[in-house]
Amino acid sequence: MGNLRITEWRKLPISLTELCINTTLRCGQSFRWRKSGEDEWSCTLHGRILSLRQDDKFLHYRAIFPSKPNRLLLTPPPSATPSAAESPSPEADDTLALIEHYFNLKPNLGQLYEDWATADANFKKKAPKFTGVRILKQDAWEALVGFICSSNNNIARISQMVEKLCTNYGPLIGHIGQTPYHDFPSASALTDSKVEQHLRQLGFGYRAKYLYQTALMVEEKGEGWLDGLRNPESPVLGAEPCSGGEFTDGGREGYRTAHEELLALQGVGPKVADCVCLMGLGWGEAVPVDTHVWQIAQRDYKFGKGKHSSLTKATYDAVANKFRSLWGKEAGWAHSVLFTADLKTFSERLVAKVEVKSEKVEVKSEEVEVKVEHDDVPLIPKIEETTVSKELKREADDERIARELQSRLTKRVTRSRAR
DNA sequence: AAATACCCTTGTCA
DNA sequence: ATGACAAGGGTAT
Repeated sequence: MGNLRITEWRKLPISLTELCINTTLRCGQSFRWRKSGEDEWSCTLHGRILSLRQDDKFLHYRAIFPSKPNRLLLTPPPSATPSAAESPSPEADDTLALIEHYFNLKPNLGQLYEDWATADANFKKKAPKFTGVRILKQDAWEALVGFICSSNNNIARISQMVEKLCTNYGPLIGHIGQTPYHDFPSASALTDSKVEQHLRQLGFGYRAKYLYQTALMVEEKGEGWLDGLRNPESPVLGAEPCSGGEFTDGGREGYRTAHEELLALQGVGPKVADCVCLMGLGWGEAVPVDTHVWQIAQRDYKFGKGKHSSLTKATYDAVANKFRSLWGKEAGWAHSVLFTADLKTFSERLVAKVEVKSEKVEVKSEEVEVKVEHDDVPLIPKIEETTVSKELKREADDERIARELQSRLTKRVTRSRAR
């Protein structure tokens, strides 16, 4: 193993309103990113370990390649010329292209937020604290598996499950410190008849069967079936985009076809199908309506009465259509911003709750004697001077303080248990 | 269309 | 400390 090629840190100029990885990587789109250091995120991607840091002006990145790149893992674009493969260090440019693709950096996010805010007063009110949320262009198979795991589940456990899938069935790419990084397993890696029972053993519950059977079906449908459902405007890395068709409130024809085809898979209902369409297949109008979005629809968009009093299939479609008519072709993207704003993980950004938390903590903090390192401080406080308004700066401080106190509490609890 | 079971982990509350 | 209980980005029958 030990023989790895590590590129130096490089940087890409980008503002936090155009991309905020601290939000985007934690809002339940991808379940594989992990903290690999102070303000550093890492994940295996396209046959390498990609590490990221971000400040107010740059996204910093580096890649760690296996010494002998596993050709099976790298699926080069059709346009890649074999002769270029041996040039001195092609990985740098390759990694930049990978980042631009994966983080979907082409659209002007500031402009999109403006468009959505103009169309919708509720978006205008909620979005300012959740800027920089981008819809990732994830691998479709990975998205499919991740969201099959998501049913009746929470983000923490989904992430654990995906990690188990990688360590048990995915190829090892390398380590950061002692931590192994495996790539995501292919469908064919999950088609062995022992997989279902093994996954149950690993704590997947009833999703074990879904994953096994879906892997069988995807393999049977053949290589390229899943990517064949992509939005042609959003092709796989390296291919040329072309038109995706005409948009209506029901979505484009290609989207509806993809959605319908996905429903044939085990463990895939309308919500999971929409997640795959949006985050794995590039259909921006896919609006996954889950319990959170259903609550948002009731609270802020007058659903929950009369004909649409419960979340039936008909109500599901009505909610999704409503958001598509409101936000347009990238409705799923706008939906993700509001979804993120509603996640408990980020509730500390809402001032009222920070105050409650601080009070609660202060009572007990008298008996806290543990000094802690700032191991979980978000990036925002560091960059506040140049980019954020005073109001936001105060909130960022509140956030940091709340987290710090909470962190102390956690350590105290751990400690008293150890006695 | 509506009702239930399904796996399992974590947090809350007597 | 311990157990009941609900909820967590739903789906299948």
